[in-house]
Amino acid sequence: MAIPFDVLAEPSRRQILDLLLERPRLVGELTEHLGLTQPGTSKHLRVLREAGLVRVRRDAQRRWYELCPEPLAEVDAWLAPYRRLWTDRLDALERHLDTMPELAEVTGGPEPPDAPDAPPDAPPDPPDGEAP
Amino acid sequence: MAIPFDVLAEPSRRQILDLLLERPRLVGELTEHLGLTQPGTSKHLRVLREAGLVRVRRDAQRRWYELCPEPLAEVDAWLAPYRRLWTDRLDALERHLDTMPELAEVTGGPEPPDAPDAPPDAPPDPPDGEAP
DNA sequence: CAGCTATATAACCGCAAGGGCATGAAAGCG
DNA sequence: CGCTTTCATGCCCTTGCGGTTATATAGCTG
Repeated sequence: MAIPFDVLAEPSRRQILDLLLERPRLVGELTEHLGLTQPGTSKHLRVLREAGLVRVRRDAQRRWYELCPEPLAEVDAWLAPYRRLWTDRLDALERHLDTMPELAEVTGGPEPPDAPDAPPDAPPDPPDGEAP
Repeated sequence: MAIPFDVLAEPSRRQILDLLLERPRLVGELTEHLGLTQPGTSKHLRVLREAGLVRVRRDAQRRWYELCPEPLAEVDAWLAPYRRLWTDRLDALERHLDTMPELAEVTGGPEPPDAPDAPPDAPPDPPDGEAP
């Protein structure tokens, strides 16, 4: 449990980050929003802290937790090559619809073009994909 | 185990997606690259399939797995508001360094500005953040 | 048909993560 | 000083996941 991917797998932790996106928060405040016990919240905060996703500011007994978004850049970096793919498809669809607006009826999705690169044995084009 | 966040938490599954990013692949091929057993690979592929991240094409006994990047858009959407944050900071840093290049020495990171919004009790500015 | 190849499924196991309770620690307040 | 507030830690328990082995299924090949 160290890289942001694991951290983000937890809905409560994503929610914490979403809450901290607005403003710094106290543990009690977060606990209230999350609907779990205070130790539970503290545990998640510990994970977030160790992942470098949050920062603590002490104020007497209270702890102000604030966001540290930098580690998310790693996720964003991993996502980058994939982002091209679906934006390309959406752009193509948009252009297509823009070209012929009288046929603006979309049934399924645009059929992806065949594999650009040739694997050891070229994948053929069977009639159906999956029919249990 | 349904939304892409959980799926991406697994290194092997990210690796599968990375491999499928180049071209469609057979299960055996993926198994080889992953360094785990064939049933293990099939299990991960099942998860990816149910998450809508991959698609199967049958060719006799073989199965060509190909990428389906669309569900990743959800991750990207969640990430969007955070992306602004770190790009803003980096931009600010760049501008700063660009303004005074003779002081181009970075020690830690740029000190984040104080909380923009005022919580119920305004978080003060204690001398130190955390010193165990 | 038998036999081989390629993949999926089932059954099982170990381990770690999430959640709760009880407690400890730090710091204000009467 | 004790009491209260605010949070962190230490156990305990349960669940689910990732991994492996063994078996079933589908389809080619001889």
